[in-house]
Amino acid sequence: MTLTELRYIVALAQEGNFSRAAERCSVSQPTLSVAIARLEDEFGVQLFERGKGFVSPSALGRRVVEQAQLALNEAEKVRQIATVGRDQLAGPLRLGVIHTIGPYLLPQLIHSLKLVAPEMPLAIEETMTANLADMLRDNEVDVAIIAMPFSQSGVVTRPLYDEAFKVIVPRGHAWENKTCIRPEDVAGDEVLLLKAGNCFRDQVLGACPQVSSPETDVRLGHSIGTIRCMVASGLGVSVLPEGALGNPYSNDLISVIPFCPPAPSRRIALAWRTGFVRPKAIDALLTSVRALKTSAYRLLV
Amino acid sequence: MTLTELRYIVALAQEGNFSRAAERCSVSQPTLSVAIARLEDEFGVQLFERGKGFVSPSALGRRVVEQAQLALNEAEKVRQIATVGRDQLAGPLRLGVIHTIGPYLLPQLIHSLKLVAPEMPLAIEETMTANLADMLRDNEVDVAIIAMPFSQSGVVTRPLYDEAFKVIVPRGHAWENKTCIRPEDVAGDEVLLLKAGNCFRDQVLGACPQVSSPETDVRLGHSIGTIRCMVASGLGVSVLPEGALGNPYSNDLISVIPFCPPAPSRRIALAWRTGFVRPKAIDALLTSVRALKTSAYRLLV
DNA sequence: TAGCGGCTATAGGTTTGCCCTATAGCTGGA
DNA sequence: TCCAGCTATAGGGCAAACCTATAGCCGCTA
Repeated sequence: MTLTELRYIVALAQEGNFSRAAERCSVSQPTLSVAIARLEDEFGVQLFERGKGFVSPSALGRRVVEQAQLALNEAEKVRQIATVGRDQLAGPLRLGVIHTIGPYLLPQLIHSLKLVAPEMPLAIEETMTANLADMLRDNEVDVAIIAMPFSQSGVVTRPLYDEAFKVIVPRGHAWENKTCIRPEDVAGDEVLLLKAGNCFRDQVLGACPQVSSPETDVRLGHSIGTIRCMVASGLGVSVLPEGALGNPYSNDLISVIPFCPPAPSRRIALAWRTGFVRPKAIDALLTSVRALKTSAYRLLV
Repeated sequence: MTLTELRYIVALAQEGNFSRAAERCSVSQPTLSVAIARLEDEFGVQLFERGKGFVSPSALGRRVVEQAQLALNEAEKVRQIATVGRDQLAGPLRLGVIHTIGPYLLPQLIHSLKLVAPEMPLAIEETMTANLADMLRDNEVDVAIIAMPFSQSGVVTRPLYDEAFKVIVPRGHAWENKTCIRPEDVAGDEVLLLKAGNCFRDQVLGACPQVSSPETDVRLGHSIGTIRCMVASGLGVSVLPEGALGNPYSNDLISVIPFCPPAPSRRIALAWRTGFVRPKAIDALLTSVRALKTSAYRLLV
């Protein structure tokens, strides 16, 4: 039993005539004759009664033809679903993003993406790098925006932009008048860091080896936002990625000071499974990043 | 898109692995690989995401697979209907019968048929020969029991039995003491006949040419039953087929007298379209007739 | 009654396409 | 670096589906 054979018996029942049914199916009359005979043989039942000048389904054949029509309808729906949903830029894209990027990049990115792929909403998952790696592997997100280095088997990355690190100090701090700060000068337990697990914390520690990892929770921020507040309140100084400084660059209680060249930075990249079935969605994201109107990032796309 | 391909994608979605899916479908792994690729190409959509050590349907693929399962279910129902209904002796048989046979033959025949084909009820249509011929042609009945001669293109007949004609007279009639009656003696307008259109009427007129076809409705019976009553009431004499005499052969008010040899008779036959799809139902009817326990008919099967 | 036209079944040959085995290519783990 | 596990590709074999041509049947008509 094949879909073709089902189409044949439906056509034959409707036309009541082998020749016309064959024509409707765009095959020769013998082809249809043989196919019907084959199907009847397979079922062990005669579905059609051949008479003089007419062919009509038997009582059983009529029911078989009805069911065949239902089956054909369902099969056609398969094709419908497949071809209607063909647009890779339609339907939600599951995007993972790390905490230290999401709140600062996504508002602009979504705005820009709306122009490129208006039918592709983002289902956003904000978590830490290690989780995103697992979620990519387990097919829980489709794409992730992460900071390099990033390594996960079966996942490829593409750099989006480089983002310089900046020092923030409270108003009135001794460093406020410096034009730039050397990484090795950032030291001591006065430096506020993110909690363990955030990749940006590790990058800061890497860039400024003199920083002592604080022991007490008081000096650990849950997010960049809280760290900014803690700095503003005078608890200490910190290092932030440029994109997270906000616009306007600083507020009344904070001063931003660049690192002396070569300023430490991080590389932000897009990551997705190698086999991901919607490459055009990736392209759309890259295009959106390319369209970002900000001086905070040095674009790589 | 074929049913086989739909089976493949369902299996692949369930197994998450080409090799196991192929094994479940009893094909080689390359066969399944190629088939999936072919279907994806036909749809222009990638249904599955191939990753390291896993294969999982894309968001779209998942919906396609679900619908494919529905289509496969419907297709399987086609086979169910066809093969479950394979028994030719199951399901109603539409039987046409002429007025002058039905009431006398069917009670016995049905009893006998119940033993041969208990799952085959009869949908009985009782009418005149000409109508039965049309109904056979138009596929409104499957089989008919008629009196010969019977001719209809695309319809074959098979004799069932011969049935002698008998004369019935009211008690006290002058013929009551005769041992037999010659056909030519049955004459005049004393003879009661069926209304025009009944084949038995024509057969009586053929067998007894001296009978004058009565003009008035008074001498025309709607059925053999009414003619018997009219004879019993003394209105005249008549000729009946032997099977219609009832058992016991006569009642208090009627005497039955045979024709002198060679007695006229009629041949009863079974008729069906040459292409009729349930030959075993025909066989069952023939078997049932063969099993009739009555001396009224000279069986021919 | 012979011939013709409409219909379906059969025959014979060609091509398609499905399936197989063998193997390449890729990846992750030892 | 090799091996194991997986999927994709290549190439050949074969069944099945298709085509054209034609037989066979029936009814109609000249």
